[in-house]
Amino acid sequence: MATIRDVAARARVSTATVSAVVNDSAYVSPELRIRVLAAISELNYAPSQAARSLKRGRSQLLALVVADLANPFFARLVWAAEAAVAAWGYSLVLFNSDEKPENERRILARIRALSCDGIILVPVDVVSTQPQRDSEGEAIPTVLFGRTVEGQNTDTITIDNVAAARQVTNYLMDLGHTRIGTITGPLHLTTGRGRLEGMLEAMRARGLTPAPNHIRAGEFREDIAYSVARELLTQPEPPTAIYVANGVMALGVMRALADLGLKCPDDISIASTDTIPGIGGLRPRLTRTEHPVIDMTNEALRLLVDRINRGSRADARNIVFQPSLVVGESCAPYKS
Amino acid sequence: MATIRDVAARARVSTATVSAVVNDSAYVSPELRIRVLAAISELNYAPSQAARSLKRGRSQLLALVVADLANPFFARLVWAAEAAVAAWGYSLVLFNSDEKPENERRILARIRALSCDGIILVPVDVVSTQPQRDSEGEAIPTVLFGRTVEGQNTDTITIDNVAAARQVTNYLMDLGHTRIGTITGPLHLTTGRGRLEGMLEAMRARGLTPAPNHIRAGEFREDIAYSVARELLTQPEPPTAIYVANGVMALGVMRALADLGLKCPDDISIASTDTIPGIGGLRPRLTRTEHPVIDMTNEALRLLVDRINRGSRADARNIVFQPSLVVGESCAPYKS
DNA sequence: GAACAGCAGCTAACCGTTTTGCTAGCATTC
DNA sequence: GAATGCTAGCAAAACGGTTAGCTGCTGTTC
Repeated sequence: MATIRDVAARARVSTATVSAVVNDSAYVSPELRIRVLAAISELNYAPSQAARSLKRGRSQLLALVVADLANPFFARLVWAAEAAVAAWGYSLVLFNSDEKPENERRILARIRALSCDGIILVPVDVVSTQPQRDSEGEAIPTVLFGRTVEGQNTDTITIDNVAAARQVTNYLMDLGHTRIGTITGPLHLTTGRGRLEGMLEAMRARGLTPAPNHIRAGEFREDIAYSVARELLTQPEPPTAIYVANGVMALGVMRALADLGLKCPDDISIASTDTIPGIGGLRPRLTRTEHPVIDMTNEALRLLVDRINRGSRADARNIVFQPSLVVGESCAPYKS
Repeated sequence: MATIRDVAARARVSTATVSAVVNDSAYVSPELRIRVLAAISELNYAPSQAARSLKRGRSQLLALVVADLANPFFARLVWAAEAAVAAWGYSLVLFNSDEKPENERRILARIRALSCDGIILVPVDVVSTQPQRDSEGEAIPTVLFGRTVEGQNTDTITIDNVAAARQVTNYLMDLGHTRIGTITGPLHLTTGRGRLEGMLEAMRARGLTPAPNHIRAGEFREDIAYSVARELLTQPEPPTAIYVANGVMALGVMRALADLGLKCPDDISIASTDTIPGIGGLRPRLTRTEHPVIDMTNEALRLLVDRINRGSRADARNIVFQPSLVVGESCAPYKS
């Protein structure tokens, strides 16, 4: 397509003037402006982003690295992020680390090569929090999303996992349940660890302790939660209520119940932190916490764009969002 | 970060030699190669993608434009596409047109400015099929996904919508249903139109016609399908089976049933074309067609990369995938 | 009316690669 | 030993923008 030189020639001005018109970066007389704009539209000119990036050192690209694209929670994040990124005038480059540290490393190298202006990262690995350096040795502005890792000095957007688990557990205890089991996420993740801690803390506060074999790891995956739930419910003294650490796993648990012929909430109460969009239509409605993904995403972008524009001088900001408990019909009072 | 000049200086060679090593594009003696590689790793050098794009005219970026990111079908496409794009050595730039032609136009302009090497497009608008010209006036290689539009001359990947609807409808009729209703998608889309046609065709083949007020438009949206289903089922002579045109709407219909106190499949049979991943865990399992999104995505990328490398000489290829019927428990034989 | 300030618009250097000649050194051939 | 052929490696010219710095015109001031 046409270059800035073609436009300049056709409008009988210099390339500097065309650039000034395109970027509105200097005064141009109305007469010349009109000639330039006419030439632009006649030649169907659009500035080359590659040339711009090279000269400006900014690419107008923001990277989003999610840990598991197949998880509806992150799918929702992608949806919200695409809109927010576009609203700020950037384009979104999407990556999926699939919970694998080696993928994450490869992706971060790629992001650096693309000279993305900023990164929203759902971290898998501690390594990833070492800030990524750009072509001038500056750290690429990064916001960690949803999870954090030890000793980072980066902006973070998280949910209060401990509080979420506490709310759900308290709700189950308020219904009279004492034999509560849980299917947790991976404990090397802050989301997994925090949610387990919150549950244990809430029970401890009422003098309760879950049986060791009522605490199971579910990897945040539907299929694993399914088989773990089957095990959990077929043992001699099964729990009367299960707290499930995320929405995808809750779906797996529901499937296990159906296959075991158990009725929810009559035979067992189920509640979770986090949910799946669209699941709202199915019965019984799940009692769960809702996490404000859209607000969290918008805030992440505000932080990121702010850091891009202001430089990375400011101290890291850690913003914690509060979940809200939504009561469905998946829990019933304890009956002995 | 370090530039190719820094590397060249440190290895005491020219930039051309460094480039030759990095791209493996010319013979370099083992001795120099070692010096260059050492310098690269000492300086932690990575070539600037911006400079490369500018010089080569290729950006290693592929654009994916989906019509509705909130729809799980497209979320799945995004997931599959990210993996496939990475496997081919590209990065994925994601856009959501949100079913709005004006968004689509803005996005395509942006894609051109970014000089993306190829586009996978779920088209909303007829306009979008006019091929997008790149900086040399060449059409940017494009594959239309899922939907087509009149008179295009582009590669397409689609599902056989008519066959999908026919299969589902025949299944319902085989169970003895004759009063079959449907909730369709938007009829300006080939997916919406094709599925309605397939249903009508199948019924016509057995001498049946649906009552006009049993054919309703649901916009492929959960909430609309919910209210349309309520209307459909509360009229004097409701259908005994409903064919729903996609998975999201099927969820809305199920929600309507629950709220109306109707039992599926005892009171009414439900079946759909297309489904939602993860819904498999819920009861009753939906009778529906499954669409091979992953295969379709991989094929789309094969086509796209092929066209990028070979140039756009070849004729447009239109590949149609076949859906498969998966029988759940959401349909029962007709009882008068 | 000379000196000068202000400013619209231009020229040209630069961003970091790739790639096209070209050079120089060596081996081969008669 | 001169002519020739080969080829490893180099210098320099793009690619298409942005922008610092300059030019030359107009208008103001004493």
